[in-house]
Amino acid sequence: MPTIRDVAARAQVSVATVSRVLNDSGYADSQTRARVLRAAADLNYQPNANWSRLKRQSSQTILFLLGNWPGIVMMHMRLLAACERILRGQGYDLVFARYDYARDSAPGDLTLPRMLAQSGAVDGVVLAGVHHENFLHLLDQRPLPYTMLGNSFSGPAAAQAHNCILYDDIGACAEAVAYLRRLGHRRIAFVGNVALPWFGRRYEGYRQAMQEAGLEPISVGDNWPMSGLDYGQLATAQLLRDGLAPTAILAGNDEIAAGLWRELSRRRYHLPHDMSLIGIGNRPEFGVLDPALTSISVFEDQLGERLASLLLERIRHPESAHASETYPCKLIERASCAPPSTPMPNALTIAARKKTP
Amino acid sequence: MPTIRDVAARAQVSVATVSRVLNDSGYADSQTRARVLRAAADLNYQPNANWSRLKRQSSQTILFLLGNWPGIVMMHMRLLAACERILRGQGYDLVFARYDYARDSAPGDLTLPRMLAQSGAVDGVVLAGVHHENFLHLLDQRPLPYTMLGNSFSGPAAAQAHNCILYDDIGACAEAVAYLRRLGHRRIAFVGNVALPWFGRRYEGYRQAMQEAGLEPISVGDNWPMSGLDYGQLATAQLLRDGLAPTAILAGNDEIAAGLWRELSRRRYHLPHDMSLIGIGNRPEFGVLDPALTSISVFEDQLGERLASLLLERIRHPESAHASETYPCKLIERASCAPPSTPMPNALTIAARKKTP
DNA sequence: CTGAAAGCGCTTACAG
DNA sequence: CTGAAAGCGCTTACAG
Repeated sequence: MPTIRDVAARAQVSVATVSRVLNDSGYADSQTRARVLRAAADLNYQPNANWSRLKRQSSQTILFLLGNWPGIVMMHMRLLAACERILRGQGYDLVFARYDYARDSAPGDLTLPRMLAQSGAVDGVVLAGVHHENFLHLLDQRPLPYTMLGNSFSGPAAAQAHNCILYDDIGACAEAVAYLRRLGHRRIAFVGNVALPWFGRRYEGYRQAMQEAGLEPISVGDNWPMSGLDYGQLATAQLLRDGLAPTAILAGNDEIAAGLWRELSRRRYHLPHDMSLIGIGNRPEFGVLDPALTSISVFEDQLGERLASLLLERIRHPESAHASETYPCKLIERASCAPPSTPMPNALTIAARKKTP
Repeated sequence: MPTIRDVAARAQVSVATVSRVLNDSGYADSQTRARVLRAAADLNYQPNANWSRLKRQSSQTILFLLGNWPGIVMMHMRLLAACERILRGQGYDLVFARYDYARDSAPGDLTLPRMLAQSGAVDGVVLAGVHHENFLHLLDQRPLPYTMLGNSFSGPAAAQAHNCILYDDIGACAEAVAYLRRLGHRRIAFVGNVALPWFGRRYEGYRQAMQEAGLEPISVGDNWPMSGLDYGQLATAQLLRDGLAPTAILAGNDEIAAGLWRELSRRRYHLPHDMSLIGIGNRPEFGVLDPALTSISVFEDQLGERLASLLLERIRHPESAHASETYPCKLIERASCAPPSTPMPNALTIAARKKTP
């Protein structure tokens, strides 16, 4: 790549003059100016990005760090895309990296991602996926601002007091329970592995709402070694076999809801009359479910945008501490919920349906 | 952030000595060495990333450029994740950026993404999404290696001779047609907007296979203003209303297949006997479809890995021109295809089913 | 074994 | 109006 020296040589001026012309700073004779511009164009000269990073002491780059997440989920992709949109508009680039680390390592034993092991590589970090206290501790020791999607942080709630963007899935689950109760349901189950932090939060919202209503929580499926569709399928079997007899199910996410939906359909349950079903996530890819799935939208696009814009605020005003912010979710009513049938369909009545062609 | 000067001052040595100790190059007295190490640790010193980028003339950064794609699809996320995995292993970082540009702008009128407008910001580019010739022309003028997922390139095939990774969706569509023919189908429809480059390629594979078999191509849905589920739904209506009477449908992607599946189910078609259905993409989120969707896997993870590794080869050996590489797809047989019923169910027989509860 | 100095590409006071 | 020089943070021959 040509450097400013090449341009200076070709235009037969000093590098200082080239710099002045190209940056429109200071005086320049119009002929000199023309020579410089032509030389720069001829050589297809582009200023070196790394110089300005070194000079400005700012890389104009943000790191999106997806922590401890083996697969890929749409939620993260949408957060990433939303961050990128905001940051690009503000002249920042976005680096995507994954980072897996043990939750129980001492902070000193953690091997930081390459971009964080150096200084000056990034101006700030957005934390998505699952993160643990040991890593946050390490981050806190550096003059590097970060923001975090708080819902899947595994540590104590106190660590979420600052820098976090949260969505109110706890409140949304309570709302879902209230909605199902208004429809007349009393036997409402929750399906999700509560050992995982985000399902744990959701279960908590559900449990509290049930308790306040004087209803008995029903839940299955801690620490099963699968997820998504298969998880939903196994949960269906368990809920029906164990005689728990729910008339409505709140699934920990849409994928589990889809698994429940598939298995219930196979067993000839007619939704929503034989069973009401609510998902969480409002994922468009599950629009294929019929009747359409009632689900809780968490508005990831806005969360991603806010993660980015809050980070930029912190970068620009490092002194001001930013309290965490919690955003509401919304129950999107579709067609998968209805009042419970009377009498409640049981295994026998359902089995009878299988006889008819 | 502390610099090497701060460390040198604290250890009471020159910056050269600090550099030698920290990089383990050259001799150093063990006491001096200890003083330097302690000073660096005390100050939590990290070398400045931008200096080494400037010095090495390499940013160790790759740009993943998602072109002209308004939404977010899993395919791109998987490609991105696969690239990141390979690149991280090789000491490179990955920047994610989107880039929308008009296909008919002159190359000179294009505003390049920030990272490409500067020199030295990235060492190479992976092109995903949709790209056009004008932009490639601009890229070709620079000493910046790139690789491209060729299937959604909108320009002439000749421009795909180098630097491209392709998946053989043309061959896969021909294979799908052959498979359906073996099952006994003759009226096989294709559903997808062939005006889009990737659907155009897939249609071409389908059309050729049909022609060679002496069968008449059946297709609907050019340039409808929607996509995915809704597209599949409208296509179903059109295929059935217009008396095209297919017994099998090859969908341009899994989402369209899901839309067809949903609408056919609503109309009381029993899959696979009333209609066989094949998708493209083999997306796990459509695992909820029952009977399970037969689909063509394009192995995005391998494509993403190869996009990254080929790019690294090009960076390391800039002189050698790399021919494009095409990778096979695979038809994953599940339960959505069967021999056509005899007699073929028509609108009347299907309508009769709706009468029975 | 250690320090002074040059240099990566560029900008910006400072002379002339 | 233009050039020589210092400096961003660091490494690496080159002296001593």
